[in-house]
Amino acid sequence: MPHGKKSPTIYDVAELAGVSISTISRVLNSPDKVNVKTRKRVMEAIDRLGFVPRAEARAHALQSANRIGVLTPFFTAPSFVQRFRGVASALSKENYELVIYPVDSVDHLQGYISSIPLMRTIDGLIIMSLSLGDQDAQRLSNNGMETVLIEYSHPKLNSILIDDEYGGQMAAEHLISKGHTLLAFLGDIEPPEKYAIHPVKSRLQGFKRALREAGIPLSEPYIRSVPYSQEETKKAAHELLTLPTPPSAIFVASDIQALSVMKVARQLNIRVPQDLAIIGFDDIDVAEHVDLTTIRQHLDESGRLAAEILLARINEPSRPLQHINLPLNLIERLTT
Amino acid sequence: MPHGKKSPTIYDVAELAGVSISTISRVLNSPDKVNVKTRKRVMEAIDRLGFVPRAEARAHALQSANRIGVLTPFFTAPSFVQRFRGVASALSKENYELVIYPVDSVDHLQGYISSIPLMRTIDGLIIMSLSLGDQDAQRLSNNGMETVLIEYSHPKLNSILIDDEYGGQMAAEHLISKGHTLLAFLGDIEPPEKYAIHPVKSRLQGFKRALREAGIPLSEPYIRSVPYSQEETKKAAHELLTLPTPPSAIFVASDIQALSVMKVARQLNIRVPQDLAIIGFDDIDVAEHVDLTTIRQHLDESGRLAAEILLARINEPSRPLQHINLPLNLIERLTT
DNA sequence: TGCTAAACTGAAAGCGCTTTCATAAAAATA
DNA sequence: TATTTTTATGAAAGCGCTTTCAGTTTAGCA
Repeated sequence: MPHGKKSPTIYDVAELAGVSISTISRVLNSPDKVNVKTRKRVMEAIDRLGFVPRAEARAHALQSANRIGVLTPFFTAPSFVQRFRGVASALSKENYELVIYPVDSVDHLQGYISSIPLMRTIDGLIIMSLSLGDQDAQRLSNNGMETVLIEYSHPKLNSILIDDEYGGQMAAEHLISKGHTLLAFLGDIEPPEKYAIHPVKSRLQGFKRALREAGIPLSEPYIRSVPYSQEETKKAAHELLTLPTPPSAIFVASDIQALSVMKVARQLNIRVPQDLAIIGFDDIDVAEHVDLTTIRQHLDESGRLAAEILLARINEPSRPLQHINLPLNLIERLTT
Repeated sequence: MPHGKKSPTIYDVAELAGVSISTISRVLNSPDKVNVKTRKRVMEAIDRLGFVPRAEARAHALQSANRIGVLTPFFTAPSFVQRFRGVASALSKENYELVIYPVDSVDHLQGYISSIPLMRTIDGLIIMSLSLGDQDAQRLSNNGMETVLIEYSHPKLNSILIDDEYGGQMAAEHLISKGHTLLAFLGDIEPPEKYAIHPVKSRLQGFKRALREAGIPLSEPYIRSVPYSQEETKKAAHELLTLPTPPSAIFVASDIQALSVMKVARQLNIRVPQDLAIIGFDDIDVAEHVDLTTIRQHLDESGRLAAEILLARINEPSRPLQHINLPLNLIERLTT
């Protein structure tokens, strides 16, 4: 229905219906407070003009935007995407918009953190896998910006964590139970970005500890710290697998890197799992496609939970903070 | 810096600096229009109070939100994610927020389309892989909502397309050049959702035509239409590969499904590419990890381009509409 | 020094909606 | 029928910022 000029405002509707704007606003927001006949007349006017309230105006008056934000690095990495899926699914029931703030530098992060809570452009914030200074956390909390942290925690904010160290232990125990004695580890232990978190380090610790307790050595050459880049991962995997005495099993601290390791093994004609067992971490979607054994960390669930907690707190700010610990599961497939 | 009450407004700053709010607004929006000394004083007041303009108020006054929206189905499917990546990368340079509207039903789509342009909560819209009624397209256009369509087109809106039919042809030609004569096709030809588009059908057409021209038959049992679900895809793949005379090559119309086919082949101990050649479509990230031969459709690029066109039009609405056709490339890896 | 042009600044209107408060009308009660 | 409640509505005050317009300074120049 092409119509020439500007879109109608609440004033136009009021005029057409012969009532005041207050009444229009009421039929929109609390219909039961207006007389049935008037309501009907107003509805007709609304339909006739195709009126839709301008969201910004509403947000301005209401001081709330029905919008929640997600602050995240690498927002297109599979594991992050799956968390998003969880967030989106929780949000789709309610009437919230989802806005994404991709973070790819400390400045970015700082900028967002310092302005977002004051701009009030969103009602709540989910921060994924980003380390947050105490100052910043305080700021969010003080400014009343409801926030939930994933993979990080702070006493003043909600958080959802997993036990990375235990995950590493699970990987070790699984490999040990399969009879392996010469193991290796590959993962991004030290992300160069200052704003990133270090869950991988914990996974390695758990892995090491379990091995130690089982009396199985894990010497330096068998521990490789590699950034997520496919190139570097493949290079490191190659070096590891062409060692004089190559490991018989590898714990790769992220599925995405495990894929690279599998690829290198294929290139080297190393059979998986006969010659080499591989266990990943995350259980991203493709893990199943390629039959990768891995530690599942319920990514979708973490996102959904984060959104739910957020909505709950937004609607009822007096609720207590929540600090949730999500379980991990070993998903055994064909690579071990 | 914990501070008790509400966050400061432009009025507070004005008072502290001893000037009018107009001046505050000016130092924020057109600093050169205000005297250096005043500006300095204002900046100090701003810093002292930690003032940040409320985004909604600004948007309300400005009638523009510096925010662009993306309407998309399956927004966590790898191919969509990669397009997002492109969009985000283009947006990160400018100061635009990215809001996502996941569509999982016709109602959803209709609701968004009819209200978004009037709510004016965003300055521009990217619609991915969704078919748009003429009415709706007109509405967007008439209401002055800048829009770019991906994988669909309408004369009144910008669009970015690929030549799916040619893609199918490329796949056929590649397989033929490898000496295959008994081919098969697997893909989601008829998406059940009314709002979805049917690029896969075109891919099949191109595939068929190329085979016909080469004098190679493709009979019904070798053409399987299957929804994206992993379960169903695997089932269909299994049937195809256990046919009395199984095909020696398959064109799978999406990489994600190709992964499933690869998995089934593995389960059946069918060697790829010796016993079975597989070629996918899309070239999603994992395709490289698993060495899948495929037709690349430049997903990242399509997203980036869409965002760039959008921004260009937003800044200069008089620019002509653009209808872009993105090229396709054969990426030969190890599955053919 | 006197006059005109340029540079600054403030008052006020506007952006479109929500909501409180007071009033008028209708319903309920005496 | 007169009086008290209840219900329905409108007027008007915000929400916090941008921008036009006019007025005031300051600078430029003769």
